[in-house]
Amino acid sequence: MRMSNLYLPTLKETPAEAEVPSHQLMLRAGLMRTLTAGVYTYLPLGWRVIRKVEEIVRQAMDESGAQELLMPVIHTAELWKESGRWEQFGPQMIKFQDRKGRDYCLGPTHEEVVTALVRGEIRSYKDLPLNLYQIQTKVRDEIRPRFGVMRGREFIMKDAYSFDRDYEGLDKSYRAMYDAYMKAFSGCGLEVRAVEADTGAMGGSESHEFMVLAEVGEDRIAFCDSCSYAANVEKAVAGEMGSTGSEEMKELEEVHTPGQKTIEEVTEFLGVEPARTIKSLALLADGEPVLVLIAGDDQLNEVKLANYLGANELTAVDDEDFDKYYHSTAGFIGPVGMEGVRILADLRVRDIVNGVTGANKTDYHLINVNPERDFTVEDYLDLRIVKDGDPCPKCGGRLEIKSGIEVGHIFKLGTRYSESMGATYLDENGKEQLIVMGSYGIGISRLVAAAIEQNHDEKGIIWPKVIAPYQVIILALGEDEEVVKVSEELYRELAARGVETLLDDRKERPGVKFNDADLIGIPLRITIGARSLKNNLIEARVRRTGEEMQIGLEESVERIIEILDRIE
RNA sequence: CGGAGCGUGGCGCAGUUUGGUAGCGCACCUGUUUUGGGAACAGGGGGUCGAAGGUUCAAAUCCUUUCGCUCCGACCA
Repeated sequence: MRMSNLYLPTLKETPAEAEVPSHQLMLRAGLMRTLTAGVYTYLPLGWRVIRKVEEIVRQAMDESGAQELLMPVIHTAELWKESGRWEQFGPQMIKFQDRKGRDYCLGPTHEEVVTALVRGEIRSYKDLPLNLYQIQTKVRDEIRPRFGVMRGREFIMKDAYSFDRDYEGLDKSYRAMYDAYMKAFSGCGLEVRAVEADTGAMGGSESHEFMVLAEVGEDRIAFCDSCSYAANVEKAVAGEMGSTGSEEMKELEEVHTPGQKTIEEVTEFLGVEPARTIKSLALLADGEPVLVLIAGDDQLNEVKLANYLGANELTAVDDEDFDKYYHSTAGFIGPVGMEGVRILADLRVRDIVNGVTGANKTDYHLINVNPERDFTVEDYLDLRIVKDGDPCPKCGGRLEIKSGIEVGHIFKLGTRYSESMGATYLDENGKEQLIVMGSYGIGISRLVAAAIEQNHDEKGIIWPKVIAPYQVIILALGEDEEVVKVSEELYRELAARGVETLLDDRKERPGVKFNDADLIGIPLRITIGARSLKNNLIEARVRRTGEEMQIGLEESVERIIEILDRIE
């Protein structure tokens, strides 16, 4: 492609709306433009990258035996009501009506549509297993779109759905997808780690996320430093923490703690360590009041709590509900004597001896509180967020917390959709059985952003060769006739050899060309200028390493292909 | 949904406190000179100051409403 003809509006300055490197660079390097928050146009260069990624993913999917199709963006409300997700996914969906007043939504995901498709066609066990996938734009009305294409309201996703006769088959399909995903991500030149994950709104049992480690990641992941354990903190559990010791229980006592409300204030005031305090959180789970107890130095894992309660939504209690349900006083709430609400506690709370809690009385706390002796709870369960340094649940090693960008997610759905939507087949005995499903997603557009987060410097993007929009950029410096001639020839010869090449034939000064080449991140830059051409030489520079080479004119095409072969 | 900040030419910003009829840098157009890391000079085009309403002789500036964008939060009662 000749850059004199390319629609490539690069920006010298960073647009004010962009905060993270990938967002800034995608705008600056002319990969995309914003229409509105979380909605973007991909420009020619950006679209090429998207297509490269799609192609790598497509190949991995096809190799795994999955088949590509394309489903609609417009979904009917009936379909989503069948699965029960019209309400559940609710506000995340863009809903609308046609002229006749019929309800629709724009597809945020396609479990409903595939299930409806397949239930009409699959009759026999002989039709299974089956894996169908598509690469398509998804629409979700995110609460808060951010970081450019990283969390958009419209994004390109590869989604696949597997259909099996039984759970054994599902295990196989799931494993095949897991392997295909690892292949796809490394095929894109990305470092990705698979971690155990919560299943969230999709439902189902087992689930893994594929994470690109990056500072700006929205997810936090716990890794063991000595074994392979890795899990999203939403899901991660710590190993045995050990109890606080074998201290004797002392007599319950009320102490005056004027104005000391937070854990920090109370521990300082009373001179006790936070681990010995019991933090009491008043919450509404789908409107039902719950008191949750966790150790003072821990944080509540809402996902674990919501899963246990089967609740859709957890909200903090407002003043009115606080008075109505808890009969306590803000800042001094505690489980002792609490009645009429469910009380749940984290496992660590059970081990607290002579702890501290609010006394349900303004400006008073209780000390020497002992679980079971002084209060009882409905259940003790794991409700905390794991912390850096916690013991690994598998091997006892140390857990480390890092940020990651979720670029892929696979789920064992089971019969969640086949059951609610009636997708069945007949087995060998002529008996009707539910199809067992799995669902598998890759965020194509997000993956591009993640790749940039992982591969950039202060000058711009450094594309992994496999997803670079072009492999080589030829900078023709100046309007010297010989320079133009040599550049054109090299450009044609590289193209003839199948090398995707940009020719910077714009009437720009050298500095502009150098800077744009760095910004758009083409892996190999070839500079042709009158100066070195006098000696029959051109110059090559590897974007990632900065390595520079002089190349003899005669052997240039071969040398360039050679260099390309060995860079990443 | 709560809090904070911001909307002024394509981009980045100043001007708003104290009302007087819009400015800087980049980009763009023309010409001349330049040409190996974002050129110099000269000339030029482009803005209903997010929108609507109000106050005023006069509004980018004050008041009201509204829309949009960004960030933080929506566990620690």
